[in-house]
Amino acid sequence: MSKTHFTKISSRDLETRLTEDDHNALRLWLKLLSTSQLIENNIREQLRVNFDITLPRFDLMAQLHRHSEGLSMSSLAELMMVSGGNVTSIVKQLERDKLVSRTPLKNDNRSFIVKLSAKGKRMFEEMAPTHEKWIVELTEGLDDQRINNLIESLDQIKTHLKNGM
Amino acid sequence: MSKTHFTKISSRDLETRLTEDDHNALRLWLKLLSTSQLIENNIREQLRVNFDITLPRFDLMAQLHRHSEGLSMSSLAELMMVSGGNVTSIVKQLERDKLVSRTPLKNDNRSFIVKLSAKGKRMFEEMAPTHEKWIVELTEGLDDQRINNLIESLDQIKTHLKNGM
DNA sequence: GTATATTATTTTAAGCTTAAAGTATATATT
DNA sequence: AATATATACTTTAAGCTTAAAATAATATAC
Repeated sequence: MSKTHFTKISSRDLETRLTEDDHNALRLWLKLLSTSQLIENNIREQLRVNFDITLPRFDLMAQLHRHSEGLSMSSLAELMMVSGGNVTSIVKQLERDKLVSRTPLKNDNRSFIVKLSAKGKRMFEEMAPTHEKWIVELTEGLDDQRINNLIESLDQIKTHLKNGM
Repeated sequence: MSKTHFTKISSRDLETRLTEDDHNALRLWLKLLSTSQLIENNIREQLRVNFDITLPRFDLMAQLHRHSEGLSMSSLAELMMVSGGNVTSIVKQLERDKLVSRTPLKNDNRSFIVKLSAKGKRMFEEMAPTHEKWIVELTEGLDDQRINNLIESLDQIKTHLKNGM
């Protein structure tokens, strides 16, 4: 077997591998996107049918519940990974419905602290257990190790994306 | 050691396990959602900056490219996992820009076949390799086995969601 | 064959979302 | 202190998205 032959084979293998990886990366992305869209649509409908609330409003309330000390508009935007203007409009509606409060910051007159109101907290805590039950049902049939593996892999992607790229 | 003692321990373990699983399911969902949002935002911006096109329009064109025989409005909605009305409005814009064509179906006057125009095909094929490169870069640092494992786990979730739930 | 139900799509109204421009306040520079 | 720069937020215009109602054509039941 000639050196050239080896090189040729090796080169062809490399090419094959490359397209396979490309294909896998695309497949992974499409699967990732479709899975989360499927879940999102599912949860959105459940929230609408059972609690007559939209997903974005629920998500914003969830962030505030997780951070009981309150959050600024910009922190909310960052945590929810949406634009600032988007947060403005959702908070506006929740405020109208007396579910959140907006308190001007002492040291900085540009900033607000948004918090769940008593009513908002009560309402969220009424929805949360049911919401969590829906989420738990999603992963029925996946064993613990697989779930942790999934979380770890997703984390690697996120880390890779945030540094570099 | 009494039987009661065993029962108590076992019960406590079960409880612990249950809340851990719940917690893991929630963690998984939040990670899944944030990862795909991160990628989506990334791709959206790249498409805007490099090709001056929106993500929904690109996605619709991608579906049509993958199905060169053309697709009905309802198939498009199903594949893209969005509402019918949404497809109507995006196709309307792409049609205005002469990127897709809408042909009434012979046997059924309610239905259309949407196809990429020559211009649309040309434009999509100009963008596709770059788009694919972005996607491949996302998974840099994940080995092949991990990627396949990820795809498999996501598939399990999707299957579980589509049957049952 | 007429009435009824189903299917494919569009329209509407409301709400979500973004990028970019605008406003106001705070911080840094000189 | 005056000026410039940065930060926090809001507004705007355009586009995306949904659920529900409307329209129109086809299929089914009788």
